[in-house]
Amino acid sequence: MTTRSYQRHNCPVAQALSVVGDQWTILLIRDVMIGPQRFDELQSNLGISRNLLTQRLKQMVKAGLLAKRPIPNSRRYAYCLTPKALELRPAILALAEWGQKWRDEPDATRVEITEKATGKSVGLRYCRLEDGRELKSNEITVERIPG
Amino acid sequence: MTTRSYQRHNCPVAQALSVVGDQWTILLIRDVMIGPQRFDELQSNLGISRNLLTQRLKQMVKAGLLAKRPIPNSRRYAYCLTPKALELRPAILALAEWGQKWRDEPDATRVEITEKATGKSVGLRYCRLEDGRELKSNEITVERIPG
DNA sequence: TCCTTTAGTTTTAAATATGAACTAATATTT
DNA sequence: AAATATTAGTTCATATTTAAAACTAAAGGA
Repeated sequence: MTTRSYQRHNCPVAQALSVVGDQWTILLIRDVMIGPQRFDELQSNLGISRNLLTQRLKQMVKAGLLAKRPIPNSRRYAYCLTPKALELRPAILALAEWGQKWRDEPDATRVEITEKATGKSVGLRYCRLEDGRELKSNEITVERIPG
Repeated sequence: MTTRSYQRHNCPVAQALSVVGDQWTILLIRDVMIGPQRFDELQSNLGISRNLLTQRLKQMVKAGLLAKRPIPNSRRYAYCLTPKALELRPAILALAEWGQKWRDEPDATRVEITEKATGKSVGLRYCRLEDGRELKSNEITVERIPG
Protein backbone atom coordinates (compact mmCIF):
# COMPACT_ATOMS: atom_id res chain seq x y z
CA MET A 1 0.00 0.00 0.00
CA THR A 2 1.29 3.41 0.91
CA THR A 3 0.87 4.55 -2.67
CA ARG A 4 -2.13 2.67 -3.78
CA SER A 5 -4.31 2.96 -6.79
CA TYR A 6 -6.69 5.21 -4.92
CA GLN A 7 -4.16 7.97 -4.96
CA ARG A 8 -5.74 8.79 -8.29
CA HIS A 9 -9.12 9.03 -6.64
CA ASN A 10 -8.72 12.75 -6.43
CA CYS A 11 -10.20 12.86 -2.97
CA PRO A 12 -8.36 14.30 0.00
CA VAL A 13 -9.24 11.36 2.22
CA ALA A 14 -7.88 8.88 -0.31
CA GLN A 15 -4.79 10.98 -0.75
CA ALA A 16 -4.16 11.11 2.97
CA LEU A 17 -4.61 7.36 3.18
CA SER A 18 -2.20 6.81 0.33
CA VAL A 19 0.45 8.23 2.66
CA VAL A 20 -0.62 7.11 6.14
CA GLY A 21 -3.22 4.45 5.39
CA ASP A 22 -1.19 1.32 5.75
CA GLN A 23 -1.24 -0.92 8.74
CA TRP A 24 1.58 0.62 10.76
CA THR A 25 2.27 4.22 9.79
CA ILE A 26 -0.24 5.85 12.13
CA LEU A 27 0.86 3.67 15.03
CA LEU A 28 4.47 4.56 14.34
CA ILE A 29 3.61 8.24 14.34
CA ARG A 30 1.68 7.81 17.58
CA ASP A 31 4.72 6.17 19.15
CA VAL A 32 7.14 8.80 17.94
CA MET A 33 4.74 11.50 19.19
CA ILE A 34 5.49 10.45 22.74
CA GLY A 35 9.14 11.26 22.10
CA PRO A 36 11.82 10.41 19.56
CA GLN A 37 12.22 6.69 19.30
CA ARG A 38 14.90 4.27 18.22
CA PHE A 39 14.53 1.30 15.93
CA ASP A 40 14.54 -1.36 18.61
CA GLU A 41 12.17 0.57 20.85
CA LEU A 42 9.65 0.90 18.07
CA GLN A 43 10.03 -2.72 17.16
CA SER A 44 9.43 -4.06 20.62
CA ASN A 45 6.69 -1.59 21.56
CA LEU A 46 4.70 -2.32 18.45
CA GLY A 47 5.58 -5.92 17.76
CA ILE A 48 6.11 -5.13 14.10
CA SER A 49 8.53 -7.41 12.30
CA ARG A 50 11.97 -5.90 11.83
CA ASN A 51 12.11 -6.05 8.06
CA LEU A 52 8.75 -4.35 7.77
CA LEU A 53 9.82 -1.72 10.26
CA THR A 54 12.92 -1.02 8.19
CA GLN A 55 10.76 -0.65 5.12
CA ARG A 56 8.15 1.57 6.76
CA LEU A 57 10.69 3.87 8.37
CA LYS A 58 12.38 4.38 5.02
CA GLN A 59 9.07 5.13 3.34
CA MET A 60 8.11 7.51 6.10
CA VAL A 61 11.40 9.38 5.89
CA LYS A 62 10.96 9.61 2.14
CA ALA A 63 7.37 10.79 2.55
CA GLY A 64 8.59 13.59 4.82
CA LEU A 65 6.91 12.25 7.95
CA LEU A 66 10.00 11.30 9.92
CA ALA A 67 13.57 12.52 10.20
CA LYS A 68 16.34 10.12 11.19
CA ARG A 69 18.86 11.78 13.47
CA PRO A 70 22.01 10.38 15.04
CA ILE A 71 21.94 10.65 18.82
CA PRO A 72 25.05 12.57 19.89
CA ASN A 73 27.83 10.57 21.62
CA SER A 74 26.35 7.24 20.70
CA ARG A 75 26.00 5.15 17.62
CA ARG A 76 22.26 5.24 17.86
CA TYR A 77 19.60 6.97 15.83
CA ALA A 78 16.31 8.55 16.75
CA TYR A 79 13.33 9.00 14.49
CA CYS A 80 11.66 12.38 14.97
CA LEU A 81 8.43 13.81 13.64
CA THR A 82 8.42 16.46 10.98
CA PRO A 83 5.82 19.25 11.01
CA LYS A 84 3.94 17.31 8.33
CA ALA A 85 3.55 14.35 10.67
CA LEU A 86 2.76 16.57 13.65
CA GLU A 87 -0.19 17.95 11.78
CA LEU A 88 -1.76 14.52 11.88
CA ARG A 89 -2.41 15.03 15.56
CA PRO A 90 -6.06 16.05 15.12
CA ALA A 91 -6.74 13.00 12.95
CA ILE A 92 -5.05 10.71 15.43
CA LEU A 93 -6.89 12.25 18.37
CA ALA A 94 -10.20 11.94 16.56
CA LEU A 95 -9.46 8.25 16.03
CA ALA A 96 -8.50 7.93 19.68
CA GLU A 97 -11.74 9.53 20.80
CA TRP A 98 -13.73 7.16 18.61
CA GLY A 99 -11.66 4.20 19.69
CA GLN A 100 -12.20 4.83 23.36
CA LYS A 101 -15.89 5.34 22.90
CA TRP A 102 -16.55 2.20 20.87
CA ARG A 103 -14.06 -0.35 22.11
CA ASP A 104 -15.07 -3.33 24.19
CA GLU A 105 -13.09 -2.46 27.27
CA PRO A 106 -14.19 1.10 27.94
CA ASP A 107 -11.96 1.42 30.97
CA ALA A 108 -8.67 0.71 29.21
CA THR A 109 -6.05 3.41 28.72
CA ARG A 110 -7.55 6.74 27.75
CA VAL A 111 -6.14 9.77 26.08
CA GLU A 112 -7.03 13.13 27.56
CA ILE A 113 -6.57 16.55 26.07
CA THR A 114 -6.30 19.43 28.47
CA GLU A 115 -5.59 23.13 28.33
CA LYS A 116 -2.00 23.74 29.41
CA ALA A 117 -2.78 26.95 31.25
CA THR A 118 -5.77 25.77 33.26
CA GLY A 119 -5.84 21.98 33.10
CA LYS A 120 -9.40 22.14 31.80
CA SER A 121 -10.74 19.48 29.47
CA VAL A 122 -10.42 20.02 25.76
CA GLY A 123 -11.92 18.18 22.79
CA LEU A 124 -11.88 18.37 19.01
CA ARG A 125 -15.01 20.13 17.90
CA TYR A 126 -16.42 21.93 14.90
CA CYS A 127 -15.76 25.66 15.09
CA ARG A 128 -16.97 28.56 13.03
CA LEU A 129 -13.62 29.82 11.73
CA GLU A 130 -14.66 33.43 11.80
CA ASP A 131 -15.05 33.67 15.55
CA GLY A 132 -14.16 30.25 16.94
CA ARG A 133 -17.66 29.47 18.15
CA GLU A 134 -18.32 25.78 18.61
CA LEU A 135 -20.97 24.15 16.42
CA LYS A 136 -22.74 20.84 16.88
CA SER A 137 -22.45 18.19 14.22
CA ASN A 138 -26.02 18.69 13.08
CA GLU A 139 -25.34 22.37 12.44
CA ILE A 140 -22.82 21.71 9.69
CA THR A 141 -22.73 20.40 6.12
CA VAL A 142 -19.86 18.83 4.25
CA GLU A 143 -19.46 19.48 0.54
CA ARG A 144 -17.01 18.27 -2.05
CA ILE A 145 -15.77 20.94 -4.38
CA PRO A 146 -14.24 19.59 -7.63
CA GLY A 147 -10.83 21.15 -8.25
CA MET B 1 -6.87 -7.83 8.79
CA THR B 2 -9.21 -5.68 10.83
CA THR B 3 -8.47 -7.44 14.14
CA ARG B 4 -4.75 -7.35 14.33
CA SER B 5 -2.37 -8.08 17.09
CA TYR B 6 -2.30 -4.47 18.14
CA GLN B 7 -5.82 -4.73 19.43
CA ARG B 8 -4.12 -5.84 22.58
CA HIS B 9 -2.08 -2.67 22.63
CA ASN B 10 -4.55 -1.16 25.02
CA CYS B 11 -4.42 2.16 23.27
CA PRO B 12 -7.49 3.85 21.85
CA VAL B 13 -5.75 4.65 18.58
CA ALA B 14 -4.73 1.03 18.07
CA GLN B 15 -8.20 -0.10 19.01
CA ALA B 16 -9.79 2.23 16.50
CA LEU B 17 -7.40 1.02 13.84
CA SER B 18 -8.18 -2.58 14.63
CA VAL B 19 -11.70 -1.81 13.39
CA VAL B 20 -11.19 0.77 10.64
CA GLY B 21 -7.48 0.56 9.96
CA ASP B 22 -7.41 -1.67 6.96
CA GLN B 23 -6.92 -0.49 3.45
CA TRP B 24 -10.54 0.00 2.43
CA THR B 25 -12.84 0.49 5.42
CA ILE B 26 -12.45 4.25 5.73
CA LEU B 27 -12.89 4.72 2.01
CA LEU B 28 -16.02 2.60 2.09
CA ILE B 29 -17.41 4.68 4.91
CA ARG B 30 -16.57 7.85 3.05
CA ASP B 31 -18.46 6.55 0.02
CA VAL B 32 -21.48 5.48 1.99
CA MET B 33 -21.48 8.86 3.76
CA ILE B 34 -22.46 10.48 0.50
CA GLY B 35 -25.55 8.33 0.48
CA PRO B 36 -26.47 4.66 0.78
CA GLN B 37 -24.62 2.63 -1.78
CA ARG B 38 -25.06 -0.67 -3.53
CA PHE B 39 -22.46 -3.37 -4.02
CA ASP B 40 -21.72 -2.64 -7.67
CA GLU B 41 -21.58 1.10 -7.10
CA LEU B 42 -19.02 0.73 -4.36
CA GLN B 43 -17.03 -1.70 -6.43
CA SER B 44 -16.78 0.50 -9.45
CA ASN B 45 -16.31 3.78 -7.57
CA LEU B 46 -13.48 2.42 -5.52
CA GLY B 47 -11.94 -0.10 -7.86
CA ILE B 48 -11.79 -2.63 -5.04
CA SER B 49 -11.88 -6.25 -6.13
CA ARG B 50 -15.27 -7.89 -5.72
CA ASN B 51 -14.18 -10.68 -3.43
CA LEU B 52 -12.50 -8.26 -1.08
CA LEU B 53 -15.52 -5.99 -1.17
CA THR B 54 -17.74 -8.90 -0.18
CA GLN B 55 -15.41 -9.69 2.67
CA ARG B 56 -15.09 -6.10 3.90
CA LEU B 57 -18.81 -5.41 3.77
CA LYS B 58 -19.47 -8.52 5.83
CA GLN B 59 -16.86 -7.50 8.39
CA MET B 60 -18.22 -3.98 8.55
CA VAL B 61 -21.77 -5.18 9.09
CA LYS B 62 -20.50 -7.49 11.81
CA ALA B 63 -18.50 -4.66 13.37
CA GLY B 64 -21.65 -2.55 13.52
CA LEU B 65 -20.47 0.04 11.01
CA LEU B 66 -22.89 -0.73 8.20
CA ALA B 67 -26.42 -2.01 7.89
CA LYS B 68 -27.51 -3.91 4.80
CA ARG B 69 -31.04 -3.02 3.80
CA PRO B 70 -33.14 -4.30 0.91
CA ILE B 71 -34.31 -1.49 -1.35
CA PRO B 72 -38.11 -1.63 -1.52
CA ASN B 73 -39.63 -2.87 -4.81
CA SER B 74 -36.38 -4.15 -6.18
CA ARG B 75 -34.07 -7.02 -5.51
CA ARG B 76 -31.27 -4.70 -4.61
CA TYR B 77 -29.57 -3.86 -1.35
CA ALA B 78 -28.15 -0.68 0.06
CA TYR B 79 -25.45 -0.38 2.69
CA CYS B 80 -26.19 2.36 5.20
CA LEU B 81 -24.11 3.86 7.97
CA THR B 82 -24.85 3.14 11.58
CA PRO B 83 -24.38 5.81 14.27
CA LYS B 84 -21.09 4.15 15.15
CA ALA B 85 -19.77 4.74 11.65
CA LEU B 86 -21.22 8.25 11.49
CA GLU B 87 -19.18 9.18 14.49
CA LEU B 88 -16.06 8.65 12.45
CA ARG B 89 -16.85 11.84 10.59
CA PRO B 90 -14.45 14.01 12.61
CA ALA B 91 -11.61 11.54 12.06
CA ILE B 92 -12.34 11.37 8.34
CA LEU B 93 -12.58 15.14 8.04
CA ALA B 94 -9.31 15.57 9.90
CA LEU B 95 -7.67 13.19 7.45
CA ALA B 96 -9.25 15.10 4.58
CA GLU B 97 -7.93 18.40 5.89
CA TRP B 98 -4.44 16.93 6.19
CA GLY B 99 -4.69 15.26 2.79
CA GLN B 100 -5.64 18.43 1.01
CA LYS B 101 -2.93 20.40 2.69
CA TRP B 102 -0.08 17.97 1.97
CA ARG B 103 -0.95 16.35 -1.32
CA ASP B 104 0.98 17.14 -4.49
CA GLU B 105 -1.93 18.58 -6.44
CA PRO B 106 -3.27 21.20 -4.04
CA ASP B 107 -6.03 22.21 -6.42
CA ALA B 108 -7.71 18.83 -6.67
CA THR B 109 -11.13 18.19 -5.18
CA ARG B 110 -11.57 19.77 -1.77
CA VAL B 111 -13.90 19.12 1.07
CA GLU B 112 -15.50 22.11 2.73
CA ILE B 113 -17.37 22.25 5.98
CA THR B 114 -19.85 25.05 6.41
CA GLU B 115 -22.43 26.12 8.92
CA LYS B 116 -25.88 25.16 7.65
CA ALA B 117 -27.58 28.27 8.95
CA THR B 118 -25.15 30.86 7.64
CA GLY B 119 -22.91 29.16 5.06
CA LYS B 120 -19.87 30.30 7.02
CA SER B 121 -16.68 28.25 7.02
CA VAL B 122 -16.20 25.68 9.73
CA GLY B 123 -13.18 23.62 10.77
CA LEU B 124 -12.27 21.00 13.34
CA ARG B 125 -10.50 22.73 16.20
CA TYR B 126 -9.61 22.18 19.80
CA CYS B 127 -12.25 23.56 22.14
CA ARG B 128 -12.37 24.03 25.86
CA LEU B 129 -15.32 21.77 26.68
CA GLU B 130 -16.55 24.00 29.49
CA ASP B 131 -17.41 26.95 27.30
CA GLY B 132 -16.58 25.94 23.73
CA ARG B 133 -13.74 28.44 23.36
CA GLU B 134 -11.29 27.52 20.63
CA LEU B 135 -7.70 26.76 21.65
CA LYS B 136 -4.59 26.65 19.50
CA SER B 137 -2.60 23.47 19.26
CA ASN B 138 0.23 24.88 21.36
CA GLU B 139 -2.19 25.63 24.19
CA ILE B 140 -3.03 21.98 24.80
CA THR B 141 -1.39 18.83 26.16
CA VAL B 142 -2.22 15.25 25.46
CA GLU B 143 -1.87 12.68 28.21
CA ARG B 144 -2.40 8.95 28.37
CA ILE B 145 -4.19 7.75 31.43
CA PRO B 146 -3.74 4.03 32.14
CA GLY B 147 -7.08 2.34 32.74
C1' DT C 1 -38.07 -17.35 -23.92
C1' DC C 2 -33.92 -14.94 -23.80
C1' DC C 3 -31.26 -11.25 -22.16
C1' DT C 4 -29.83 -8.20 -18.45
C1' DT C 5 -28.95 -6.72 -13.92
C1' DT C 6 -27.36 -7.44 -9.33
C1' DA C 7 -24.78 -9.44 -5.86
C1' DG C 8 -22.09 -12.16 -5.13
C1' DT C 9 -18.43 -16.81 -5.51
C1' DT C 10 -14.42 -19.24 -7.29
C1' DT C 11 -9.90 -19.69 -8.70
C1' DT C 12 -5.24 -18.58 -9.67
C1' DA C 13 -1.46 -15.49 -9.44
C1' DA C 14 0.96 -11.71 -7.28
C1' DA C 15 2.12 -8.83 -3.47
C1' DT C 16 2.75 -8.22 1.53
C1' DA C 17 3.48 -9.49 6.15
C1' DT C 18 5.39 -12.56 9.73
C1' DG C 19 8.99 -14.77 12.27
C1' DA C 20 13.20 -16.23 13.21
C1' DA C 21 17.90 -16.40 12.49
C1' DC C 22 21.89 -13.89 10.93
C1' DT C 23 25.35 -9.83 10.34
C1' DA C 24 28.35 -5.90 10.98
C1' DA C 25 29.82 -2.15 13.56
C1' DT C 26 30.59 -0.25 17.67
C1' DA C 27 30.62 -0.24 23.03
C1' DT C 28 31.12 -2.25 27.41
C1' DT C 29 32.80 -5.61 30.66
C1' DT C 30 36.20 -8.59 32.57
C1' DA D 1 43.08 -7.10 24.99
C1' DA D 2 39.53 -10.44 24.44
C1' DA D 3 34.92 -11.57 25.13
C1' DT D 4 30.33 -10.08 25.30
C1' DA D 5 26.49 -7.11 24.46
C1' DT D 6 23.92 -3.45 21.86
C1' DT D 7 22.01 -1.46 17.99
C1' DA D 8 20.21 -1.27 13.59
C1' DG D 9 19.48 -3.50 10.44
C1' DT D 10 19.36 -7.87 6.46
C1' DT D 11 18.05 -12.39 4.71
C1' DC D 12 15.16 -15.99 3.84
C1' DA D 13 11.34 -19.20 4.17
C1' DT D 14 6.53 -19.36 5.13
C1' DA D 15 1.88 -17.71 5.63
C1' DT D 16 -1.59 -14.48 4.80
C1' DT D 17 -3.82 -10.93 1.95
C1' DT D 18 -4.99 -8.86 -2.17
C1' DA D 19 -5.88 -8.52 -7.07
C1' DA D 20 -7.97 -9.79 -11.38
C1' DA D 21 -10.80 -12.10 -14.07
C1' DA D 22 -14.09 -15.34 -15.09
C1' DC D 23 -18.10 -17.63 -13.40
C1' DT D 24 -22.91 -18.34 -11.05
C1' DA D 25 -27.60 -17.92 -9.44
C1' DA D 26 -31.73 -15.47 -8.85
C1' DA D 27 -34.93 -12.29 -10.46
C1' DG D 28 -36.97 -8.89 -13.84
C1' DG D 29 -38.04 -7.19 -18.14
C1' DA D 30 -38.46 -7.27 -23.41
